[in-house]
Amino acid sequence: MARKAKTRFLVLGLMSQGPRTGYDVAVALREANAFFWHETFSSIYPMLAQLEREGLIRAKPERRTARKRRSYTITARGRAALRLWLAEPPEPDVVRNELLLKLSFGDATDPAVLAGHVRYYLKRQEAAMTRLDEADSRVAKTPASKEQLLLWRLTVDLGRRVTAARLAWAKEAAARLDRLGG
Amino acid sequence: MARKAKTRFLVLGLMSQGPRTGYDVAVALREANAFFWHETFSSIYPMLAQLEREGLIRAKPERRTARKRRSYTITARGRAALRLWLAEPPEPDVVRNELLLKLSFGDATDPAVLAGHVRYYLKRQEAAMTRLDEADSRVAKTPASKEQLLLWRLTVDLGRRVTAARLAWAKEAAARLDRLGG
DNA sequence: CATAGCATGTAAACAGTTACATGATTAT
DNA sequence: ATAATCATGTAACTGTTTACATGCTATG
Repeated sequence: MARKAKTRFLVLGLMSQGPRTGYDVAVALREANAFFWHETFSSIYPMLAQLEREGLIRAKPERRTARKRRSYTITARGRAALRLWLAEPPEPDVVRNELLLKLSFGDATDPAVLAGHVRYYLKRQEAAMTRLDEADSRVAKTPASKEQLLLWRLTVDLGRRVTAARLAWAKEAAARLDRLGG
Repeated sequence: MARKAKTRFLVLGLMSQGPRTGYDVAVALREANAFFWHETFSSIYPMLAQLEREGLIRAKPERRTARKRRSYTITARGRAALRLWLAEPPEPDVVRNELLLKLSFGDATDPAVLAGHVRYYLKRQEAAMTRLDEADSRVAKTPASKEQLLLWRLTVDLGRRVTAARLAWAKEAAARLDRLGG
């Protein structure tokens, strides 16, 4: 996927909220941000090194004793780069729904197989909804500016609405595929 | 994106519905399948060559005169490969919502900028809904088996529900961001 | 004292994109 | 004639993934 590199802005964005280690970024990716952004663990560290070379983030003056937990802070230039990116209109995201791809070619297989896929999808959406609820209550008790709070709420809200739509669809679709199978 | 290659199954799947040229595949990608699958034009032709080498598709015996429009047909082995893939549970899709990424870091910029992004998103969703309506009426007048018809309807239906959810969210989000800005 | 989680990285491979290139056919 | 669309490809690049590697720290 040779589009514009966005990993850098994920890192920069998180660091604009305070100093972070690579691990912090990875954890955020697993928890809070998981429902709208995916990145693999090992793509973080090379990016950290690169951003430091470019002067967009800076590692805190290391006390040599504790070799672990390299915490980075965003620089003024880093903040400027982030603002610039934030101002650009977001490009349409690359859409790839493997379930629908299989469904649309489903003629070549058994309806029961497809119903199974849909039920698996349903389960994942239920799990996603649970994580969204958790994210929501985390937001509720995080001290932050009025603006930041609204932004997080909006983010979670889109996740919820879309997940709810998928859930409703999956329930109906599974039932309809059952009827087709006999 | 070094996950399992799926372009091959897109091609194989479309060819399971009848002979297709590379261009046909590209057009399908632009029209019918655009709302759930993206692929660039030029990734099709190399895949065609590869699938032929692997014996999963076969170019129709070419009459040497008309050098253009190489039409391919799926082979028995191709059909088997497709069925195998269809039986595997779909992997969760990689999620990357750039709008939400910007929104969640929006603290570092002006609310009006974000409202603009949301309105742009709204417009894209409206356009998507129009295309889904078109896809729906195309499905309605395509002769196909009862099963195939249901599958296409289900596919479009998920697209619609999700798009509707996004639309509703975007309207509310834009209004809320306006209020924040002043 | 073992195991789970914390924490940081490197190297190779690859899927898919971007940019480039070419020519036929059809409609205005 | 001109433009748009049809139609097929190649080459280079690159962002991201996969797999590998290492060692500390807290807890039961």
